[in-house]
Amino acid sequence: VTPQAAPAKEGVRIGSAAKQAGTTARTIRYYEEIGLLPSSNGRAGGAHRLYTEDDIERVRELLRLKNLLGLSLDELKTVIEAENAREHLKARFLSDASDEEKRAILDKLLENVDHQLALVNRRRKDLDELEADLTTRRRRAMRRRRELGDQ
Amino acid sequence: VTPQAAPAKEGVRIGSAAKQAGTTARTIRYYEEIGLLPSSNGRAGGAHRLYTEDDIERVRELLRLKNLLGLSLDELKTVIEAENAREHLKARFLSDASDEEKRAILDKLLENVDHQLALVNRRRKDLDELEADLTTRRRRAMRRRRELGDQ
DNA sequence: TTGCTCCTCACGTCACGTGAGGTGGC
DNA sequence: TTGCTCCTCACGTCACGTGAGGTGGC
Repeated sequence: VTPQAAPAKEGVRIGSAAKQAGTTARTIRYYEEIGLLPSSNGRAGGAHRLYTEDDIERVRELLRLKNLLGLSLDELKTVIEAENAREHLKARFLSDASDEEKRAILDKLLENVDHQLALVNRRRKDLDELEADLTTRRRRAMRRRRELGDQ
Repeated sequence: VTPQAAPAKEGVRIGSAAKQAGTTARTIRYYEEIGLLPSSNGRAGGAHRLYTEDDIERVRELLRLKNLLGLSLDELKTVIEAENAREHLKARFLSDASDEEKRAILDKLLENVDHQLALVNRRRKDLDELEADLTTRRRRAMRRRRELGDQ
């Protein structure tokens, strides 16, 4: 970053961000409205929103948890808190924090990840059951189909 | 069934049915309203709805597909059509149908089951990715946690 | 300058939740 | 007869979809 570099507006606009995250602009605006996503960095009223790769990754993550685990947007807010803690650690904002604080953050983060892993395993079990039932049905239909002969 | 047996009203009421299916009475009424479930057998206006074990199983199946595969109620109507065909076969209502008709029904049923299986596999793949990511995060947090020492 | 995408209301929709007021069956 | 559950409206809510009318940036 050279000294004369202007405070370049970084990031893509909402349409591109939405497409990359696999959703719509309206959804991103709505998530911002209810506080699930931060209001785009110091944006003036009426100005265009800009999103970095990290922002987009965050939207993807939210959608994944919502769709795969069936979490409500309200439940996702809890997840977001843990994500925020993770960002803090990652950016070393807390490198001057006490070990006790770091431990507390890591413990909360671990608790959250473990909770999500438990949900994942439950879902997988349910999916396994569904697949077993479908496979049984398929086998039966195939047998009956064969008894009728070809075409 | 003895001759003097009254035309006993069979089945449980909506509250019990909903609990057994893992949902609410309102949901069952709503599904009936939009035509996802048949209007309870010749029910007079204002009378109580009654549900058999088969009815309840059907509700469970709908909820499972909706929640696990993320299908809309509109998409579930397509599934229901195939389910209806299955019921016809099961009850042998079509034992006097031509082989051609039977083949057509079975083929449609197989197509539907295969479609659902494809969705199941896609979901499982997505779940696997999510789990991998969560596990990686967990490992990293655990390592950092250890570096800080106990308690 | 012309398109295109963006902006903010604001009403519509899907899948129910939640009373309000009344009726039915063990 | 007393509870309890059921009934039908009908309005509320969550998570967006969908224009309506206007402004901004390559």
